[in-house]
Amino acid sequence: MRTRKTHQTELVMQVVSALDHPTAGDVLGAVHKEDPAISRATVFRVLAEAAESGELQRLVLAGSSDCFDVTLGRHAHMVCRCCGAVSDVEIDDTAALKQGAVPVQGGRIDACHVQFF
Amino acid sequence: MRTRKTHQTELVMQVVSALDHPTAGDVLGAVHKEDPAISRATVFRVLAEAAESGELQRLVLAGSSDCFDVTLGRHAHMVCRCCGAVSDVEIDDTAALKQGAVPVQGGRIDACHVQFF
DNA sequence: GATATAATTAAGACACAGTCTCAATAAGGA
DNA sequence: TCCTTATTGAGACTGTGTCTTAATTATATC
Repeated sequence: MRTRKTHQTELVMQVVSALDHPTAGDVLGAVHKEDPAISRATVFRVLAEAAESGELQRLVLAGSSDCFDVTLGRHAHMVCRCCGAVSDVEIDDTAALKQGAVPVQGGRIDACHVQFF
Repeated sequence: MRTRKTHQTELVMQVVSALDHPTAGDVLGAVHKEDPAISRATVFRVLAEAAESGELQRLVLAGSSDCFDVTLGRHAHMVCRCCGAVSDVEIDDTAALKQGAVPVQGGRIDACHVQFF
């Protein structure tokens, strides 16, 4: 957990909330517009730690780089086929889907990720 | 489309069908056991072209590198939380899920990918 | 306000997956 | 066998993410 408040961390968090589902690269770009001296490693580290502590949600998507988002209620995401933009999708409970899923080679299902295009 | 039959392509395709959901790296490893002279670029290229032409299916998964598989009927995949192994899961039709999905920022949903862990 | 200390940073090396270029090789038709 | 050109091998290159290390700096304490 982060114990000191720094210029760098404040700026990264501010930029993430201002953007919509930014990737680490997007955040880096926006941060550099404000302060080009902030390093790539710092941006990635702050994002990773914020995701770790639950301040942010890291979205691990198929075919896209990880995006970050302020944590919200349960929802899925859709990825634009043209530009790769990520946006929110409200979905029904996936319990039924999970229920009807049969692992062919065995194993226990523990989570279900749904992603739209 | 591939017009000439080569040692390299034959070996790559043979290895893919022998393995279960191999990544490109897995295929490269297995190919190198047979013939270490085959280059990385060739393995990646052959896999990409086979996926392109429909001979193989490329599985683009969240949080894993792409896997390759002989094309089968409709099914989803599960990724082991411990070792990352990918295996098949039979699922019910996802039409209902797609039906109930509401894009919050607009847009039209065209495909739905489901992945289990 | 000055000082000490330990958390945080900048810079860049590293890792990995995947793509691309281009000269050299070799498949297969003539 | 010879020619043409598809295919290959080698390695450069890109993008995303992590790790290391010395230098900096936020904050508690004096």
